Amino acid sequence: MRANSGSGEQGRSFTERGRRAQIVEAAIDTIVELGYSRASFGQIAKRAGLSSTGMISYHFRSKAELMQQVVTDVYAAAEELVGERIEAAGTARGRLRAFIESSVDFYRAHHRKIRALTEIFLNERGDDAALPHRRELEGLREMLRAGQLTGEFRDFDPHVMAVALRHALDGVALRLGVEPDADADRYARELATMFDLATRSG
Amino acid sequence: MRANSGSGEQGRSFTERGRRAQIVEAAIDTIVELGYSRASFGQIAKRAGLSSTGMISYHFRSKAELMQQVVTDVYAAAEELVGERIEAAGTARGRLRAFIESSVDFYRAHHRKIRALTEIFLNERGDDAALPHRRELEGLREMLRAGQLTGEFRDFDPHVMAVALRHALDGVALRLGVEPDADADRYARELATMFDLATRSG
Amino acid sequence: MRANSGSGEQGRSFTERGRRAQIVEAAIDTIVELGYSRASFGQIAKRAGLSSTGMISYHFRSKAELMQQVVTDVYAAAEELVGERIEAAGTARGRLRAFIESSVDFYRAHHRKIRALTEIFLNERGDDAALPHRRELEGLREMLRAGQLTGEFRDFDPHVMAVALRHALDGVALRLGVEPDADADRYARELATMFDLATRSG
Amino acid sequence: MRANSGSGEQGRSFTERGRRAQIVEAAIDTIVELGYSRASFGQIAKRAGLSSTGMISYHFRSKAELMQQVVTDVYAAAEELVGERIEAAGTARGRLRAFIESSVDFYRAHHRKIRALTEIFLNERGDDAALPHRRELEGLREMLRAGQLTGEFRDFDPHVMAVALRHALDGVALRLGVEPDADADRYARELATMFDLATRSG
DNA sequence: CATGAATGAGGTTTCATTCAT
DNA sequence: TATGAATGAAACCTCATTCAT
Repeated sequence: MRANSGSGEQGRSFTERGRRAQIVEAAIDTIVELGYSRASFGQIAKRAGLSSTGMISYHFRSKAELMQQVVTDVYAAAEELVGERIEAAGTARGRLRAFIESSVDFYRAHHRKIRALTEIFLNERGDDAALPHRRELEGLREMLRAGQLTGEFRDFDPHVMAVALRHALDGVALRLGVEPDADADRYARELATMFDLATRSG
Repeated sequence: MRANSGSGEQGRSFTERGRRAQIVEAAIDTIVELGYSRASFGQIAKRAGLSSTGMISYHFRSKAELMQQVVTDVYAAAEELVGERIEAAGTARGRLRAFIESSVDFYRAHHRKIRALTEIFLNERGDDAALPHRRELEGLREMLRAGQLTGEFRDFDPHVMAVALRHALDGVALRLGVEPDADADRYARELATMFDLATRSG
Repeated sequence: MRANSGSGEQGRSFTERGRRAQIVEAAIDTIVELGYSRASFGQIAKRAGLSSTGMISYHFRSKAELMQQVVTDVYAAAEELVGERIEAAGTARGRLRAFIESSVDFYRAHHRKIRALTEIFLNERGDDAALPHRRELEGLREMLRAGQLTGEFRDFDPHVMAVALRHALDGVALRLGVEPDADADRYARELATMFDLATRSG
Repeated sequence: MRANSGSGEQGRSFTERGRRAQIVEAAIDTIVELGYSRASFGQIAKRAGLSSTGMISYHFRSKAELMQQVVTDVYAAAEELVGERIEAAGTARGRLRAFIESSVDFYRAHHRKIRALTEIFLNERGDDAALPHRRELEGLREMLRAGQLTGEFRDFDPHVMAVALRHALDGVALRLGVEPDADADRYARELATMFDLATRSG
């Protein structure tokens, strides 16, 4: 029999959730270390301390489901941190700055997760996997447009700006992974200033 | 006897160079269409109109060498176009704008190549593949620093700005691939304005 | 401690026998639905309402033992019905007709069991599984030979006739499974007439 | 690349056809020896003298295609022999006898093929595989019905008779496989007489 | 130069079976 | 008894690469 009956994490035993989380972590490690195309079950199992790849198939219906779970987990962790800090800000400029700074904060602690995410998005061509990415882009666009309506932001194209910001942040995540002792605060400060200058009106 | 003895393109016969170029083009098509992890020799050969994968192995020492050649070819094409237009500009601000606009111009015609490049960078972990990417980043950083020395640019961190610009442009390339009728000029204009505002002094 | 120590059904607790019967039924369902080669413990457990394949291994020493039990159970059920009606007939011709008609009667109600049986015979090559099949063929042969001794049957080869009858009946069972609204009585009547014509003397 | 491009045998090289035939033969051997459910690529490769299962995948797109080819090959061989002899007969009774005798003749030489066929039909549930089997049954039915129209045959149910004959013959094939020194001619003679008695009018 | 056959490693997945709880 | 986690073998299949022709 198998444990991978449903698709969410509810309705799973304690041990089951633990194992799944452990495998998801190992998958992230593997993707970061070897790249998506070389992230085989064998490599993931090795990093998870499992004695066979059958164990992964036991806990996940397929490789796609495992990758989907990686995406879900990373987004859940990120939104928890970033969402709070955006809502705490009073102005559109403040929200933009909060978004950038909290994102970089998240990357500082979790750049491995972001790196893995990027690879999955690029490699999984189905729209299912890219959906959260697209949703985030839409949220960003809305935030920028709102600032334009209040007059805080100048009249730029919100879509282009959102794309630029989103990928600039991706680049930071990538850098934080590649540069061992990069100063995350510096990245946060500089990016915040930069997009503030690029967006503000007047 | 095999044709894949050296590593550069010199010292190869005319037909040999032709075959290699044809395979490189097919590799780009395949990566864009299926993703790096599914870009097998079989798929590449099919797109190159070859009836045997042995042909690819005959012309390239290994898969890694083929990917390296893709990177080399794409960079050669890009630098030819972009380099010229940067040198034509008189000021640092002008050079920045020229860089952005000519990059987008290049992406408009060649977003498939850029997309393939991105995938290869993410998947080929060896420093060999990432080298041109790093060199380009350095060039960008120098351009920005030069503008700061002349006082045209404000006192930002050149490295962070270079990373942000580089990845914002990657994002544009990706978008031009995903959005069928995206307006490349709009992207160019908006990005140029945006980075002008973010960098200029005063 | 395990429950699958012996091989027969005696010396087992009431619940134990119940569970085994339930699993045997589920195995039959599975074989009929998916075919022998896809009848895995997982599928059988699902149809038995069990949440673990371990349960099957607990009650049966091995998959072979489970299949053996299916064969035993089906034969026990069939002989009970068929045996009675044969003995009730007074002549050899009557016994032959009774055998055919009661067999079809049995198939009408239990063609799933017969179908499962056929698949097991074909796939389990050990002589153990084929033994009851061989015994039945011998019984049939004896019945035919007896009719020849009394002069009711003509001088055919009893073995060939037994084989033909046995497999013709198998074919009926298979048909009753495949044709949703097949008329079992028609099959019984036709076959009885047919073998009567083929066997009777004069 | 791979050789298994089309689905028929035309357009294949000489060597290719040879290898495919060799693998088909090995598949038949394996099915007869181990049963369909244990006829893995590994076992087939071993019997074909191939050093790896990859070879089979190279020549056949999938296991299903290999099994389909077995069915096709066996039917082609059988129809060649049986078809001729049926057409040579002048009466319906003659055609029936010719069908039975030539079938048994074919089984004598090729009972392994027939045995394999039966297993594939039972295990491959898709209608694709069972199609030739159904077509043959229809042909048989037509032959019997034609005899009824000319008055040579009595008024039996052609479908039931066809099923009985078809499976009686299957049984013979199975017997010829199991009984090493079975007398095929005896089977042919007895069956022909038996079905003659069962079908003829008056 | 080009082909297609061959190889063998490695990919994901399914499976029967064992075992701790 | 029953469960579900774990195991490891074996399944089918794809792949890069080599080689004879």
